[in-house]
Amino acid sequence: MANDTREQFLDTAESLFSERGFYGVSIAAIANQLGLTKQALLHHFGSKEKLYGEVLKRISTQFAALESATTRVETDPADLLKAYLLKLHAPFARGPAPTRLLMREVLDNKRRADTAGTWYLKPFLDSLTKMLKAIPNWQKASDVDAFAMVYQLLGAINYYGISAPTLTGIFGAETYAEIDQAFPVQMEHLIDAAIAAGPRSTE
Amino acid sequence: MANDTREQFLDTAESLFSERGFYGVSIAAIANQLGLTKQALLHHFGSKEKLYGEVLKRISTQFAALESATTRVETDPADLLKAYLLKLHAPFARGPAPTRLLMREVLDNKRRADTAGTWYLKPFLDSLTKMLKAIPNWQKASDVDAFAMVYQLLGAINYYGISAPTLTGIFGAETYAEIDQAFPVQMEHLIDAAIAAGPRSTE
DNA sequence: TTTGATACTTACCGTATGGTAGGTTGTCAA
DNA sequence: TTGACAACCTACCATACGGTAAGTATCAAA
Repeated sequence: MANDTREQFLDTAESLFSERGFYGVSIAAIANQLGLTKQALLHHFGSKEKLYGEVLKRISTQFAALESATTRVETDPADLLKAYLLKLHAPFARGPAPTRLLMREVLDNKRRADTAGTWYLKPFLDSLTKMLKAIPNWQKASDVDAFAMVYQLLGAINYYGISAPTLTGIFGAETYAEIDQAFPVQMEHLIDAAIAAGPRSTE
Repeated sequence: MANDTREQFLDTAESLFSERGFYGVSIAAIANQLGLTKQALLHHFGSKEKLYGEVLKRISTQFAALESATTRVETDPADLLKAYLLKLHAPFARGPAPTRLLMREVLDNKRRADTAGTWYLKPFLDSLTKMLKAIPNWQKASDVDAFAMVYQLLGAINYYGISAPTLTGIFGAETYAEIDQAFPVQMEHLIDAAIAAGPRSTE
């Protein structure tokens, strides 16, 4: 099945790119993992860059779907923001690969000429800011202040999302398991604290 | 001057590695930026891996110095934690390169056999956790809960620390300037909120 | 004035990489 | 039965990479 192979390529590429970065993965390595040659990959995607672009595109599509699904379910503004942020913790229930990949994209943004990893981000960030400002005691906050706060929460989540190997290496598997269990609670706790604190004006 | 060249190599390598990652930079590119050949670099450092290791080592040394300097100045536990975290915002007043590089190290930790980027991190994280637990209303928190909270704050700071190019690309230079001005205030605000909220038990 | 070390250089090598060219095989509609 | 196309393959290529080998220039100590 053609479509099947394509999808498998995207899965494998996403996983490898997220773990080793664009330059750290050869197209031959991706293809070999599926028992194919790199020419099969080039046949489907044309070039390494295009494959990478399609991986990013697929992630951003799933991202958008997650957002609209959450918006449909939650009605209270505070609950919506919390639910959305918490869902990013284990993105799409597909493991940490998307988070890692997007973090790499943020890191490499300066270098990469195309803005493939950026264009999806603006509406996403705007939504988050809007969600925070929809909460009663944040309504008088400026856009910039609300954004800065929301971006910090996003940073907290994403940073943790890529830290599993490092934290396991530092603390060992058992302690990491404890941390991983505690984290969602503490994350919700921090979000609650941020919401409850209300804005602090910059000017 | 020999030492001078070495130091220049480390500066250039730190900058380039932070922007493009280990695989994204050739030793020839580093050397060319100084008007030298890659063999000059190999003469001083032996191999690319060793150069990279020395860059990390230098950063971690500066990191430790920053910690002890802050500990020496601040006495109130809450102030100490705040001061330390805020100093990480513009690390060592040497720009975002160290933050970017360490973020890459966290991302690549799974792959890299040597734990060069990890060994320095444990005492650093232990210090942070200890700082939080020294604050009166956090004294009864478990180590894991305190760590989870502190790690989130660290994540918020580091994530923002690598986001300048991305945010500039999304919002434009003027808006980014506003954000960058607002950020430290909102960061301090979030830290205050987290401290004030006290622990929420996981069990 | 020789020795030896430091700080480089050019020349070269094996390997890996992304990509091209040109097959071969299987499927499926006309 | 044929023709066309998709889905691969082997063969090949130019380039770039990290690293080795073998110089050369400078300079200070003996």
